[in-house]
Amino acid sequence: MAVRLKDIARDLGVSLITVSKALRGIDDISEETRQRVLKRAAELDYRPNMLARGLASGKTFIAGLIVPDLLHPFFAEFAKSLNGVLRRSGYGLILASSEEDPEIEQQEIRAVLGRGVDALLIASCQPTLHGFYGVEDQRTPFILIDRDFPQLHAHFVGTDDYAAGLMATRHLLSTGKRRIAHIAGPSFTSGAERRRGYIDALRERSLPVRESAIIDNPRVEETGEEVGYQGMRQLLRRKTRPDAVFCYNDLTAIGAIHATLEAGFSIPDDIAFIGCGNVRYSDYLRVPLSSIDQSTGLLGERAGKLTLDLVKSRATTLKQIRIKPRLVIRASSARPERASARTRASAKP
Amino acid sequence: MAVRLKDIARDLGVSLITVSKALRGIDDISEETRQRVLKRAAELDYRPNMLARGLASGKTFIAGLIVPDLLHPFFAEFAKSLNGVLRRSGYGLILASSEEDPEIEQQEIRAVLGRGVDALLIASCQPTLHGFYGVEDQRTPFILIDRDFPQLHAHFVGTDDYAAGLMATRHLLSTGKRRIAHIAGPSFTSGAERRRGYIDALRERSLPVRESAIIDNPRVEETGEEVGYQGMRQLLRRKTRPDAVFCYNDLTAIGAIHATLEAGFSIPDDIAFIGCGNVRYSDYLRVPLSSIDQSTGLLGERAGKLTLDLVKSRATTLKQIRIKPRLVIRASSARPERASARTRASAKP
DNA sequence: CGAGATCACGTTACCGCTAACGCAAATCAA
DNA sequence: TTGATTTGCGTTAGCGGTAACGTGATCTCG
Repeated sequence: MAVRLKDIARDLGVSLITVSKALRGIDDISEETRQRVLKRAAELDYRPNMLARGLASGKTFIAGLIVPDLLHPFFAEFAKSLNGVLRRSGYGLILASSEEDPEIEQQEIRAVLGRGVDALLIASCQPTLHGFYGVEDQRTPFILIDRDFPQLHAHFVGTDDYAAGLMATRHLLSTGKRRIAHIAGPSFTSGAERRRGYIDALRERSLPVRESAIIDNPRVEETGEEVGYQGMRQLLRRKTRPDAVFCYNDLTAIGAIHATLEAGFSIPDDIAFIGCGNVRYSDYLRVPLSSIDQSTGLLGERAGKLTLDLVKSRATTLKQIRIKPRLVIRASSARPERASARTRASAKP
Repeated sequence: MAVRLKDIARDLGVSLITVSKALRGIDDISEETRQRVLKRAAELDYRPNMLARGLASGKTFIAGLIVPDLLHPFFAEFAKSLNGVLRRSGYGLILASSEEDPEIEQQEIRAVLGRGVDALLIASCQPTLHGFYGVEDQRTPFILIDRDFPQLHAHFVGTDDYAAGLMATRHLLSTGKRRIAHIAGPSFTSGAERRRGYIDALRERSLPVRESAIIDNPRVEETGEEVGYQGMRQLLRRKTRPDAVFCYNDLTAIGAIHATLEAGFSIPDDIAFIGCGNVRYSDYLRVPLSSIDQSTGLLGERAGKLTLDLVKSRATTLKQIRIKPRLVIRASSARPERASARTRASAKP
């Protein structure tokens, strides 16, 4: 059996509670006693039983994170970064993947709450608000990640997707393109906001916003490449071909580029592309892909800090954190000579 | 406050323990009572408090997974797959990333064990066995993932890396290449075994194994591209240039290919490449990358099943699961016309 | 018909830890 | 000196479950 407080107490001839206090650094114990306790605890390699501690104190020092897909680099990087912040404060992370299935997500939310996490972070794939029954009335603080549900009045940490859409489209416009299409994402806020940014960027220039230039896709995350490929084939069949495409994410863009090259067009001269997410390999693709960087690591850090704030104090004010994205220009939207000046940071908010 | 067994018991006028038994399906309760309990539990949306259950029963229904890097597609996919298997059996997964730092790994092992996981899965980055102090003597069953420590006599689930090295090198040989170099991985078993496979494949053909044709790298995981890039530049400076390179993993290969194209060589005619891992984007790279697929999803499933076996019964027999890898040929090692027959599965053991 | 078996449910004692007091001795103020 | 405060440690009572036994009633069967 593992070492318990009781064992240390017996060895030292003090009471169990004294040991507990000494180890937790409660200012109620003489320095000498504390040192004796610490010494003995180290000798015995004492590890507090977090279950017991959690049960007694009502805090588990665990946060829960539910993501739609761990394989998606965005969520993987987010989880990694979040984990780092939490670890440094002694917090653990319990992770669940909903596989983009609202049902599974519900299950996982129940399961994770049952495990008594101190806070819950959810990148939800619920199509409607309805699915949040059971989280709202809970006392466990929760934070929405990446996909917001404005009606929910919940804490939120994510990308400024409207800015991303605006930025991407403005960039394509700045290269002289005018017939800009959009392969859109799912109807979560992330997809909707990027789309809104796209539309507003066109309006700024008084360019027509054609519904036929927007390809809608309910589910993009899992099969982005295929969706991009099929979407692009549709666009190429239109009488007026686009001369640039803003894709919801990088995977979609990769698929779209594939379809474009297959059809014999040149990139970026005939058609330029920009994605979103700035995946690790963007530089090494057949056509290095321009993209909008979401500063995912920073997102994870911010979410971690907010989590710690929430569990420590009852910070009731609603936090809505939206990180400004960054434009990264590569060959898919710029002629080689221009692409040499690779990265251009946007102004900070 | 959340609903407790006590609340249900009070409502129904039975004792707490009756409710507990009814919910756990213990065959000691009349069907009628059980139904009443189930009904009321559903109405109140009862969720068992896993902390209390864990404390009382000694089982937490949580497994711990410690990986060096969540961002690495291999570990992300493994975690995803493992999580799926565990979820279907009501098990949770607590995740920790060691950031490839043995110290952090140690901390995390302690932390995760303190949380009372029923089993621990570790893809370790310990350079020596020494770091496992504290895991071995523990009663918690543990499984090594991907990187084996043969001296430890622990359960292991991973790729057959020797076969991977053999397969990759044989493939390059089969395309007529003879001066085959190797950009090797870290000195864990995964790296060492792939290297051994490489060497044996050359020996089979009685080809010389030159130390100068092997580039060693202590830490490849995080900065694979850079390591591959620098390693390849070294190789290109040698008097006898290689005509093919087997890279420890895909990221390394991507970097190496970059260096090669930059130096003005053509792929695969001047120099062919093969990586290992078969990352998602391999098809869409500047030069589509031949690779060894590790069937990561399958690995996760196997690890999940082994975990469940271990926590359920005291399966004492040592399990060593090594999944046979699969060769995937793309343009980096084959002329376009041959590359059309894209995927070729290896013989099953 | 009575003794053991079976059924359906209850009591008790923890699991390891913490919150919230309790309390004696030492220190301090007046 | 004396009451009030501080210091340092201990007691008690759970947290929400589960394990391991009770226990009283009904059933079974020679």
